[in-house]
Amino acid sequence: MKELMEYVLKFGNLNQQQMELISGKATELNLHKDEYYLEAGKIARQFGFIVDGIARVCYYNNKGEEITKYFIEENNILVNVDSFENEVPSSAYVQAVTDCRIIVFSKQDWQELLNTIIGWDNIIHKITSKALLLKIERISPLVAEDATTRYLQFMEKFPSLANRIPLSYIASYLGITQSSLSRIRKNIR
Amino acid sequence: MKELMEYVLKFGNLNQQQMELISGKATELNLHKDEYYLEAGKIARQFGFIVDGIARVCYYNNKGEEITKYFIEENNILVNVDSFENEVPSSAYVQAVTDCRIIVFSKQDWQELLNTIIGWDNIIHKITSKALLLKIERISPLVAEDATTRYLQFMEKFPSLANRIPLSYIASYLGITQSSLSRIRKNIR
DNA sequence: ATGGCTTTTTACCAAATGGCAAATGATCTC
DNA sequence: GAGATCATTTGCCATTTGGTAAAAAGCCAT
Repeated sequence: MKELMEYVLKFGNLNQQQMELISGKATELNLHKDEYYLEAGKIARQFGFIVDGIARVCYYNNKGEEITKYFIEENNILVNVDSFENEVPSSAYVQAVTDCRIIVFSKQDWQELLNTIIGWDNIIHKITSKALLLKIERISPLVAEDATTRYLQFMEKFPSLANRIPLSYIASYLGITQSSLSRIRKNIR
Repeated sequence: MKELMEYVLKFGNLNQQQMELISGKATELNLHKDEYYLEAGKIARQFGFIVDGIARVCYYNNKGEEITKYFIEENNILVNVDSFENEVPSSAYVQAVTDCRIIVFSKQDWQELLNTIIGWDNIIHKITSKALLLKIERISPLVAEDATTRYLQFMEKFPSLANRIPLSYIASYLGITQSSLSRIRKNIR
């Protein structure tokens, strides 16, 4: 809980009472490696925050290939903004890459917080905007650079993630085949 | 102005007085093809909406190659959310691909609207979230698919844009060289 | 129409990546 | 520790893409 509060307070101020109100509505959810947090076709019913672990958002393209859109590591929000806010089916899966400890809020509790806490909507706006921007900043370079550069940049930015994520996921995130990634790794050493 | 109002009203309701307040603060900005709307290193001082034309967001990678992050066509907001809201320097250029007619609001006027119009912040939140999500949805497939597929998908989604944008820009958006794109086009016919 | 300019296509070859299958390595259970 | 299972590497060759420069096509002003 401490982690969530520290995170939230970077985006705005809350008094003790407000923080307790938020904590009171939080539920802890534990997912095992490979379990789904959200499945494609379903509507996101929860607003989440990863305290521990790594999740990924993935889907299948029309050739049946599994594509990893992005990874989400601890101390980040875990929510399909579009699905959660507009109650539309998710187009992607959200899956635990490692065991995950997640703090979740139900839609109803979330709405109550929005109605009760002055300024909460503003904080959440900043948080979700920031999260979406982060995703864009992470994906963009993947289009422009060649595979080796993409891998090196990934390793540079997320050294702590690399050894916790199967290579096949990293490859599908970088947009290359697993064997290509393996070859690239060999050539780097 | 009509275009902007129609766009805004899709995200929330406004009464006549509120709409007039907004219109009153709008300024029309015309950019010629190739002119910059925002330059890297500068802070975004305006919230914009493209009424006519196509813009692109681009930057230079460390090899000096020009990369097109995305295109923004008419009836979309044109704003570097991070730079505008947090007053930090933009990392990218925003350039007119064709002649553009843009409705802009100064930061100060924007703030006044936020302070005056109840619910405006909520509408803007929805609009910016939607715009960021759209960018992600557009970029993501570019990582996963091969060049031919990327081009075909681009043509399928934006048939009306393709013939208004130089091939070199499309290539730098798709993450391939111009000659590759030209070859791909030949092979498709 | 003409010459100058930019954009797009082509041709050539080198380098990178994909597809497939087998081999190796790692991990887990019994 | 043997076997089963899963993850990663490797080898082979086909295909795609990049890099470069020249040719062709398109566009514009005179």
